[in-house]
Amino acid sequence: MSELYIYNSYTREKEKFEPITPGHVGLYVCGPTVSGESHLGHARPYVTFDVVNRYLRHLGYKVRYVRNITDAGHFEEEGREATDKVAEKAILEKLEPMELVHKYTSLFHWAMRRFNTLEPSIEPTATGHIIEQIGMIETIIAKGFAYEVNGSVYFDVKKYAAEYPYGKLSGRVLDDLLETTRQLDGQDEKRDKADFALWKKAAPEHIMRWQSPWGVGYPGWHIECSAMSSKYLGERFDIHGGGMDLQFPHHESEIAQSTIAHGCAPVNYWMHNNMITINGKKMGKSYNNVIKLTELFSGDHPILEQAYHPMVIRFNILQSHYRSTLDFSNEGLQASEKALKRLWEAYEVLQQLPVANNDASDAELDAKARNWCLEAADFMNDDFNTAKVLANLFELAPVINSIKGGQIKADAISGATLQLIKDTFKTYLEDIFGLQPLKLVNDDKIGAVMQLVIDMRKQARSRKDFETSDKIRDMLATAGIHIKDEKGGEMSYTID
RNA sequence: GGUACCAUGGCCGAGCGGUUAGGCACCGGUCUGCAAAACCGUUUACAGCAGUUCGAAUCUGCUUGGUACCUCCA
Repeated sequence: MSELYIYNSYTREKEKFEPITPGHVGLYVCGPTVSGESHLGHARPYVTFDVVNRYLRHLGYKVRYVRNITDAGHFEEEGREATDKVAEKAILEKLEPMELVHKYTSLFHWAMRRFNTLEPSIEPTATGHIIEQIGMIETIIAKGFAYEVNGSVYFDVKKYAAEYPYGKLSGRVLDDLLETTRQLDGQDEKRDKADFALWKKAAPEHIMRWQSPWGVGYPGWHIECSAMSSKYLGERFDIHGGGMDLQFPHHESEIAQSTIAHGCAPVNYWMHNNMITINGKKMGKSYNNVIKLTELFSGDHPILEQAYHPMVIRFNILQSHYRSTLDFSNEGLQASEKALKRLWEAYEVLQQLPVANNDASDAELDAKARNWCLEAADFMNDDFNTAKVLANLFELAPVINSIKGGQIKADAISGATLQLIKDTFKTYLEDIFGLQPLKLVNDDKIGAVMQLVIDMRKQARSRKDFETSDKIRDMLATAGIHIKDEKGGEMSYTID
């Protein structure tokens, strides 16, 4: 079996994964800012890193997965005013800041459950770690890489860049940044335009505020991830993930802060997922093309032709590689919906196939099938190539269906190979990709009714009363239940 | 303006020098009372122009088009 290679954004190369502590992995992923509803774009990193988390566990690692909740201090500097997004939105919605944060945190968790993502091991909040953040800022000041002005604290990027490779992660040259950074007013406090805030003084009307050695204020955005990741994963940990748009300035700043505070670079492997686009444009508040997850699930949005099941979105994301942009389209999601249904039905058929103790009568097919299964691990080890794994499962689907349908003899592949196929589907579809059937039809009462209806239709057909049998089929179809006539007179059904 | 990245068949999407990726759609066929499903088969590709190579979607250069980051952003 091959070994896991991960594309490291920091070195821009695929590197063999070697954890700091054998058998253990520390994984940190930048979580949402809960000042508003999550949108389609958020689905990508959390699904992507859910699969990373699941795969690492599958490989036998004990994973500590930390994903933060940004619930404070996330300010932007548009024009002169530094504003706190949470505070701003709280005023807008006439809610207490914590009330607002709680609302959107709950909504985020609900969406994550619908996507069938595993819960992180720890989900720390920024407001719960003000003390840690202040402590870290003090250390950075003490080491001479931050300075206080009027109750705010800034990181001295120029001084840092003189000794460390600032900009390496995001491929940036400090001089270029200095020249091209947009001209903003009110930045007089900073010694340099490239400096970023570690702590910001709170204006009197600012509701999110904490006492600090520099007066009343609130923390900068970047410092929370550094403080919380080091607290729970150590000063140096294995994998840090997030969206590509966070590379600069967020992750670049994290590296700088942590390097000074702890004397070492914080992360061994940086992973960045690419963006989801809509009509070729990145989805984002700035573009006014945001589709919220609630809208996606309900279909209630002008761009949407229908509602999309969370599993369809999850599947769609897994059909592309996480480092490619993924363009959203109704056609794409509808194709994914059909594909997922077909694959899952093949999986259900597969589970019904009896495993015998036979040798393969078709050695060539047997070898092919075996190879499709075994390749899956290689594909995952090659920087989590979920798309290729799915392609292989789709290669196996006709084999499975043909064994059931009789186009391929039951003993064409060996019992051992059939068992391998079963294990492969279970492992990848359910355990690693975290997929689920679109509809659970294990309702006993519906099952009993359907058994009755099917019996009646079988009887009608046996006496060639096609009028009745077609009526049953049509009416069920209208209700969203589809009857399939199997070979040999058996019937099965699916529910939309 | 600076810095990256990307251009694959009707649509989506793998692909990292030589082998049919795959999905969806379309078309033909098998099966079926009919239909659906399933199965089999077929058809459309690598933005353009040069170059390297025995061989290029895959490497190099140029051209064109697009996107992202440089400001909050998944």
